Amino acid sequence: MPRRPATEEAREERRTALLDAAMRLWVEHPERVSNVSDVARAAGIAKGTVYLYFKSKEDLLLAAHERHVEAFFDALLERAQQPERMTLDDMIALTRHHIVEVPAFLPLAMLISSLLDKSVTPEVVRAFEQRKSGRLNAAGALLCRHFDFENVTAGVRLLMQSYGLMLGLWQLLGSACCSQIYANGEALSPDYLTELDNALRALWRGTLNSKDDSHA
Amino acid sequence: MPRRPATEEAREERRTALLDAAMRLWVEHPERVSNVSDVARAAGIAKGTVYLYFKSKEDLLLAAHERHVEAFFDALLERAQQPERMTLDDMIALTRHHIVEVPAFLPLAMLISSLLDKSVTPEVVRAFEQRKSGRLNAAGALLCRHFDFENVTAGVRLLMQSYGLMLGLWQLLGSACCSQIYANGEALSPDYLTELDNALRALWRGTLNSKDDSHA
Amino acid sequence: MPRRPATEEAREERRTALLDAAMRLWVEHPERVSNVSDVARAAGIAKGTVYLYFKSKEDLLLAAHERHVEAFFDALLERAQQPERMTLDDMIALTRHHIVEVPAFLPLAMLISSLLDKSVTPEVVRAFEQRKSGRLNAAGALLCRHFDFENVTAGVRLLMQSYGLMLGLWQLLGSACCSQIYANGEALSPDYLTELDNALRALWRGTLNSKDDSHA
Amino acid sequence: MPRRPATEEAREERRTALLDAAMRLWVEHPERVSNVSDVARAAGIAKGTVYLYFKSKEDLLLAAHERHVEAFFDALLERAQQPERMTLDDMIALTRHHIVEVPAFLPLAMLISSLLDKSVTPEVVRAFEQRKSGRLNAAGALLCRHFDFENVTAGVRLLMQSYGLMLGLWQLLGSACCSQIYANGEALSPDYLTELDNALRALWRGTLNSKDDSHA
DNA sequence: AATGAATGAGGTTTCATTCAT
DNA sequence: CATGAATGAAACCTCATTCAT
Repeated sequence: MPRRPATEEAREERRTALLDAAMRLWVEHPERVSNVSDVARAAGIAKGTVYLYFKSKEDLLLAAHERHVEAFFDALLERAQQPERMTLDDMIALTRHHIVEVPAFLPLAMLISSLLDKSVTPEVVRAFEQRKSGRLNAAGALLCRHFDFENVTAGVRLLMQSYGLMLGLWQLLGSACCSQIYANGEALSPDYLTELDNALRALWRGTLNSKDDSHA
Repeated sequence: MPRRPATEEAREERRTALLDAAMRLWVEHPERVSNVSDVARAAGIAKGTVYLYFKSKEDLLLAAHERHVEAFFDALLERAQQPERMTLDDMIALTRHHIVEVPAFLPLAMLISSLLDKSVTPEVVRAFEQRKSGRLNAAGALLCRHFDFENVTAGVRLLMQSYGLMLGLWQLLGSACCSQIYANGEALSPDYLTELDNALRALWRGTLNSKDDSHA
Repeated sequence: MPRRPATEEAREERRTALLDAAMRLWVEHPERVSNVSDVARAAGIAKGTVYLYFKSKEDLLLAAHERHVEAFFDALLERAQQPERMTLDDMIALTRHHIVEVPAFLPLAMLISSLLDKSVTPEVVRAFEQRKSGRLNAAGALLCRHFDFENVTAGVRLLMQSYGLMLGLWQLLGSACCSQIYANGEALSPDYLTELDNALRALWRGTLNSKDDSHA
Repeated sequence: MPRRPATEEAREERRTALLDAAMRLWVEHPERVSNVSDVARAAGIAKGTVYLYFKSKEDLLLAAHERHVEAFFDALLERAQQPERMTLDDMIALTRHHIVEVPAFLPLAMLISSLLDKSVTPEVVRAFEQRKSGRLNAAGALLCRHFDFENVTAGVRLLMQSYGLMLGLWQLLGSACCSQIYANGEALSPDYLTELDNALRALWRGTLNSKDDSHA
């Protein structure tokens, strides 16, 4: 472990190590949000050093969440830029792989939501929201290549709605089972996955067919 | 202030007063979750007294959330038991009135989700989930009278999915505006409402039409 | 359970029931001093009623301790008033039966000692000490009939010293084993008893022989 | 006040300062056990800092007690290692100096006894007891050089019994006067000292002479 | 006399953050 | 840059005691 990340690259490496450590601990102890001390130790650095890389604990958690979101959008953009037409199944698979099956994604997203209301300065929130909305719009626009949307906003909308569905259903179906899931070391609850599949299909069907309806 | 709520009714009144106070403080200070001491003061009773009515702070918040949920389901059941056929617009109006426009409903629901993973004993969580699922099933079954579902579970599913959509979209569209909204004392963000409307219609359309699709 | 102990006798009965309950709970939960609420419930009365019979929790514990002490002295006086000459073995047996084997006697005595320094008004302490010293002197005087003491204070001294030995050794040998003892439901630790036996014999030998020594 | 006790030595100094403060407060306010907050203030550090040095309040009190015990044994061992033969008077003087006249020794020992039954984990208790018994055995063995014991355990026994006598007699004779004594700022109660002297002499006489008795 | 709901002081402990080294 | 000891606010919860009924 280099003591002085002189370069920007080294700095980024440490940030990454901290986020990795935080998520690792989250998965290991889903019953509580790890404290800064534990995260630092797990990342192999001192507690005070954390504050050289993140303004606050909330800032760290928000960054971890944003990394999750970013990874999903990166995968989505990559896929959407390929020529072969995407299907709903492709979308669901992508979703499952980069959101549902990333252990801390949804519970962390839930916590972030509570966090944003308090403990975080409005500027930080706004910046975060703008980055997220930028990605959303880009991805939504690309989706139009693959699906027959009425207009360009429909892609953005569907993404947004799908994400919302994922998150909201997780509260109903994921949390109670959460502890069991982690305890058993198994994958995610089949019920949540089944229901999510169902819901996403209904939502997309409802959106994609509305065009046809209006034709009729 | 009566020193002894002799009757069970009086006891319930105090519980209610405490929950009211907690929600009032939530709305007044959305930037932080009030501590027990403040809630007690706002309700005009001593801190220790709170613990005669709720096992812990988390228990109180969970009860406040459950009261929200209960109020929605009560209204839904009442409407569903009336003979006149419900429309999707009725559903959306009901939803808007008892969920979206209840100030602390969605942010509290968000917090509860984080809370249930920790700080609350599994038994309490299970009991809460069972009551909620009981209400959900009852309401879902009644909905079949009004909509042409494929089968009885479709009603339950749609409710669940609708609730999920509401909650999840809230994170994307509600939270950032949340503080501004409360600060201005205005009504809810139009964007969240519009989008929710859109999303719910798509979801319901997708579910209700799937039957016809299979016919075709 | 009569609601109004009109007579002094009935009052005494309730006091007794409370002390019984307190000691029962002590034995059942040696790991903590029961709170007033539990004692009251175990005695079948309301919490507030306790304060009609004892000025405070400390007062109750002190009374329980004094009952222990009183029982021992009563037995000692009774035996000492019988004509047949007592032996050291008689004394040790008496001691064992009324002190060592009364489950809460020694730990409570230990607690009382801490209590008297604080939480109890000097008047109460003085009254308690005077009653105790009265019994001690009476018993000590009677012992002279049975043992060849140099003078009358020697009896009092020996009693006092013996009690001290019991209590002090208890701290060294009793407490660590205490939990195991209660946990196993067995009688007292053999080590404590053996050592106490040893110590008491040495003490008495040293006192009774000192007379002979001075003769020599 | 240095912010960082860099060395292990400095750390030990702070521990010592905390124990000193706790004992100082005990002596100044014998009517109550100081809370951690007061101890911290008296030591000139923050409340939270106490928990960097002691796991809990009980842990602190136990450490203070152990320091008392340690000081006595250290003095005893030092004396016992000198060539000149010890007398009973030497023992009594040592005892008086390091136990009886250390203001908080005996009342704290009394409290510890109550504490060990609760509020302290069995492991901590066991570790403490083992250290204490280690010192006791070492000291007891050394005593054989100076006194004509039947066997090596007699030394250990006598120490144990003497300590018990001190502690137990303290409850009878020390505690009632305790507050007055401290209040007056005078030395210890002469009665307790006289009686302890008496008792110790009888005990030792009884043990040391038993050998001769058996000879006769 | 009896009750038990209400009280609220009192205490412990945690932990995000700072800052002297 | 890195450290980690120190901080001290913040929060929770208990329970002996009171007192209106």
